[in-house]
Amino acid sequence: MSLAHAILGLLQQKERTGYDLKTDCFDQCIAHLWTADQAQIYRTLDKLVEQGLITCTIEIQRDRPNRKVYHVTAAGNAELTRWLQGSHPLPTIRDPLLVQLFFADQLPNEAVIHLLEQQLAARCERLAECSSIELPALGDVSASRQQVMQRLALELVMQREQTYIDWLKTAIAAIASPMTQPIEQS
Amino acid sequence: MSLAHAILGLLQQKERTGYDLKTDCFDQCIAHLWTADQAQIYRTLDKLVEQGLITCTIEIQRDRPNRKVYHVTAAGNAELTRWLQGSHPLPTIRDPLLVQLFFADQLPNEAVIHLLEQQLAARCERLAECSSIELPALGDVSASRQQVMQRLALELVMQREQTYIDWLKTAIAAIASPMTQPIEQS
DNA sequence: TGCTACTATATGACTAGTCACATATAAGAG
DNA sequence: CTCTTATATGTGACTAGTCATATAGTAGCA
Repeated sequence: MSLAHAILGLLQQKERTGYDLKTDCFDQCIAHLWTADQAQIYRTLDKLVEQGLITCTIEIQRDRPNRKVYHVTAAGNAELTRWLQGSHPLPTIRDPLLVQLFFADQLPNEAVIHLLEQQLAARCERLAECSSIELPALGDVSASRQQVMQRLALELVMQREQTYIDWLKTAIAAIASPMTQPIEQS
Repeated sequence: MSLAHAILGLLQQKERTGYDLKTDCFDQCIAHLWTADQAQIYRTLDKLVEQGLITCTIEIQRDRPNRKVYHVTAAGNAELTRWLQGSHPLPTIRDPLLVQLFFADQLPNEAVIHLLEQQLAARCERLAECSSIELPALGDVSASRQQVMQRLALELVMQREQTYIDWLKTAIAAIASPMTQPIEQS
């Protein structure tokens, strides 16, 4: 399970609470690689403690709710290293838009194009979000090894969106072309 | 839920059994857009019957198990048309490889490159599978409207793989480059 | 005779992820 | 004085999807 290992990786960087993980990591940098629900984070932390891969110290705070700070154990470190080197099944992408398109021949052109243009806007927005993430460029000599890795990951996410955007444009053109008109009842 | 609507679309093309859906559709043409487990197909069919979107006639066979043949109802048709025009949330991609890469700075270069090359092989294989699907090319004048739509969908899936492959090659080059060496203890 | 494969449907148990809600305290805005 | 926001953890109920297994008849193979 990748979420558990992502959490292990993040806790290895630095001890954190469930709240930290959510707000500093899964809502920020990792968001484009792996989104995670708050409920799932807390439940995964419980599971990792059960498995002995992390431990937890309770930090009592006067003015705020107590924090449960999690640390990776030696077993956790070993497990992460093992997982990082293993190979994992390719994720399956299930894109409703492609299902829509697959059955779209019964829709009028305007409806199909409307769908594609909506998607185009959404994808452009996503790409813009990714672009706004600050990380040294690939050729940057001052970049740390970690930054290079993170940059590479971000680069794929962005190229993925770019490919989608390019495809949407050609799809819109293809459908608008006279060859793809629905059969007319003359 | 897209699976239900994909099934509606397939049943609209032609009446089918659960078995047909699995072996003729979800294991064939749609496989690259939407994979579905046999158990899930049967359960979704039950749900669609409950909702009155499809009906079922039992076909008694002497030499083989009886077939439950499903047909789309008027309500089902209406629901499909409605769904095809609506907009749906962008699917979230959760790719273990990107999580691995994100935390890969603690691995030696050879290990990271090994991961990427494995992935490269897997992605090339997938692309080859997609290429082997027979469907008229985009410019083909003899293609039906339905075939154009299906071709477009396939085209995105293939371009997605191609993007991944290109990215993997640049990632491998970037990591192998002297700038990305792990810090040496001299 | 036993093994495998094909056709066909179905269920139980599970994992992963989502949504809504509950609890509790403090700070700041209006 | 109430409303919202931030900090912080937790639970219940749900959807979607996966895996294994059961049932049951036919057919072909060795």
